Amino acid sequence: MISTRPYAEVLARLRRAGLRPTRQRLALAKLLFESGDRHVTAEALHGEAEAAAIRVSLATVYNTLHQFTHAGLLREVVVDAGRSYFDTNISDHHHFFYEASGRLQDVPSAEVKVADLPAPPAGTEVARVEVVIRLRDRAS
Amino acid sequence: MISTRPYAEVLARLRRAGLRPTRQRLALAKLLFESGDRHVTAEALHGEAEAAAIRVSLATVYNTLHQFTHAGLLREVVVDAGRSYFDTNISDHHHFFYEASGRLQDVPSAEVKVADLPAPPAGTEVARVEVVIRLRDRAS
DNA sequence: GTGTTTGCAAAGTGTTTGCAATTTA
DNA sequence: TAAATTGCAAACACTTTGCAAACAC
Repeated sequence: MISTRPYAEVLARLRRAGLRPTRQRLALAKLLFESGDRHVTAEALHGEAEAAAIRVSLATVYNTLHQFTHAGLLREVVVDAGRSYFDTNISDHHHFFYEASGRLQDVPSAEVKVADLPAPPAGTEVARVEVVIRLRDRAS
Repeated sequence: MISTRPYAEVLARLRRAGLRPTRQRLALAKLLFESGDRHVTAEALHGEAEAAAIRVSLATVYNTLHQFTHAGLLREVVVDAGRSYFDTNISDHHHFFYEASGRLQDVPSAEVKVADLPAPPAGTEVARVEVVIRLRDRAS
């Protein structure tokens, strides 16, 4: 019964979000949420699913990622034009972006101090402040 | 001769960047650099050129934007998956991003204090730190 | 059963590329 | 004239959509 608990957790998570726990959603949720903080693209997640012998179409992976994002289970991170990253860490934090490899890494918000933000223009409010630290390979 | 000076400036700018001042590059450079800080997409700039009766293909607009970026005349800003913005302000600064309209607005770096950055991982160096303040319309 | 979800394939975006024709120096 | 640049159209990568079949409750 060791595997029952995580399964139940993932299931409850979907139920709470009002999403039917279909075979595909459960499988993708397990891939996403059962191994620490992750940053995935739709293609990459689809690849993982295939490797795990889970039959899901790429279209469903896209749909699912967006549903999870709207439900607050994921956060979309924009660092690369033409590629969407989804982050399983939905708490307040920032990112290292390795330009060479396209990899993304969390930076706890405690490790960056952002202060003196200008007030949002009239009629708007701050949805989020994103800090991306772009890294390149060091010229040796 | 009033229009000679800006023309000469734009010309010199291209020459300095090692880019032949072709009709298309001159026209695009004038659109970009002769009216304060701007944030454009390729499509938008192409539209402006058309409106100004300048014959340029969209492919050339893309090529030119990238050449200008490599030459250090522009900076590419990533805020929206699937759309590239180019910023004529190449000094150190950050951005407001109006999610509703897709508009981008400069925030002088003096108005944001970013401190306590974690050290870049071994073998890498910081290429740039980008702060994007995402704005949504305020729920009234 | 009924409404939701899935998968496929087609359509859509925004961007890049190959190459002949044109332009610049 | 030689080399760089342009425009076109085709190719691309990634994402979304329409709709019939499959599934969850």
